[in-house]
Amino acid sequence: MLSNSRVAYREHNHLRCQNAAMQRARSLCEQHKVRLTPIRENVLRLLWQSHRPLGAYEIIEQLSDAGEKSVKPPTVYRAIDFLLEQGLAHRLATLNAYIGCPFPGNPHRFAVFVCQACGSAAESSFEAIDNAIGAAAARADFEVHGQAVEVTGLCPQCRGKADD
Amino acid sequence: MLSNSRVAYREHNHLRCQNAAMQRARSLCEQHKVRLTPIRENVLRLLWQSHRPLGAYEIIEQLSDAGEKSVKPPTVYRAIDFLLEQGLAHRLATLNAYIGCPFPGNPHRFAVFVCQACGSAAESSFEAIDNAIGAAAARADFEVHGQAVEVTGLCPQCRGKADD
DNA sequence: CGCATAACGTTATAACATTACATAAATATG
DNA sequence: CATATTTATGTAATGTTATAACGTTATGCG
Ligand SMILES: [Zn+2]
Ligand SMILES: [Zn+2]
Ligand SMILES: [Zn+2]
Ligand SMILES: [Zn+2]
Repeated sequence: MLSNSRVAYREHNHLRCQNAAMQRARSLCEQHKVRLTPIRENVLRLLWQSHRPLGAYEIIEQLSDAGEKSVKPPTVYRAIDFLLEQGLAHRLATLNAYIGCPFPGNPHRFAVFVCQACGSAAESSFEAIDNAIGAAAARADFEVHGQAVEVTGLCPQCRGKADD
Repeated sequence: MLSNSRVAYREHNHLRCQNAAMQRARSLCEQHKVRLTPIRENVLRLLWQSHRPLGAYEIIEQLSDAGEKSVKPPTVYRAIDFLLEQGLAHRLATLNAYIGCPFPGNPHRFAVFVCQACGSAAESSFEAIDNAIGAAAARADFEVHGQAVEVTGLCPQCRGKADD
């Protein structure tokens, strides 16, 4: 079981998260002989600016603000597609948003836990979830190809604050 | 564990599914003292025309074709919102589509299994999945409010056909 | 270099969903 | 029953997310 929930919801030196993610990305792209171009790298860095999932148009806006010329949707969507293909990012269907994967390189199914209060998301690859889904699928004689498990609720930090 | 996977992927007398669903809906709405207006009823019936999730604009199109005047998005989205609130339908975030709930009235978490080949979706409320999610959440000290579990793959029928 | 492929730029548009405000129907209240 | 209130619907416009189509530039290779 891999999870970044210990760190994602807490105060922490996030620059380390970001730098480590960028380092892993460079390394994996080299390994896979694919190009982590400046655009792709910039998008990934934005996804890692925090543990909050980012919408495509937020990325477009931030990239446009950063550079001189306005960035168009296809540019960003292509970068996102690349990151998704390489397993460097995930798409959260319930939010129409994207998040950097903390465990790229380890092919994994995952569940994501999104805090409704602070917006932070942690990823967990907990085998028991996959196994339970597999068991339910087996009963239905269904062959699983992919899964999306997205949980909303309150993270420990936010739960402490407003405990109504 | 409730599931409609036995029937959803197979040839069956679907009219019975539809009629039963409409009957349950009428009964539940009466019970909850809310109004199953003609628009709402028509939308629900369309969702139950098969076990394939339907997009909002497919509903709009079908309703427009059926009546004389064209139906506008808010009309359908309002009906959908009503059905979601009453637990008569579910939204599938990965598909931007909606499906009639086979087990309304029983408050339940659920997973949905969508066949990539034929598009049919079955719903399963398998406690083991919820328990596993609960366990993962507990480890992260996360308080679960809602969950979306959407699985893609091949149903028994379609698996038999193209077994590559 | 000359070619092939991959990446990017640009315009337009598709697909999904909501806001805002006017009207009508249903229900409650005296 | 009249009328006030609430609930539901009609309508136009717009917001949000994502992709299609096509041309250009950059990169890698023989
Ligand atoms: Zn961090
Ligand atoms: Zn939080
Ligand atoms: Zn059926
Ligand atoms: Zn199928």
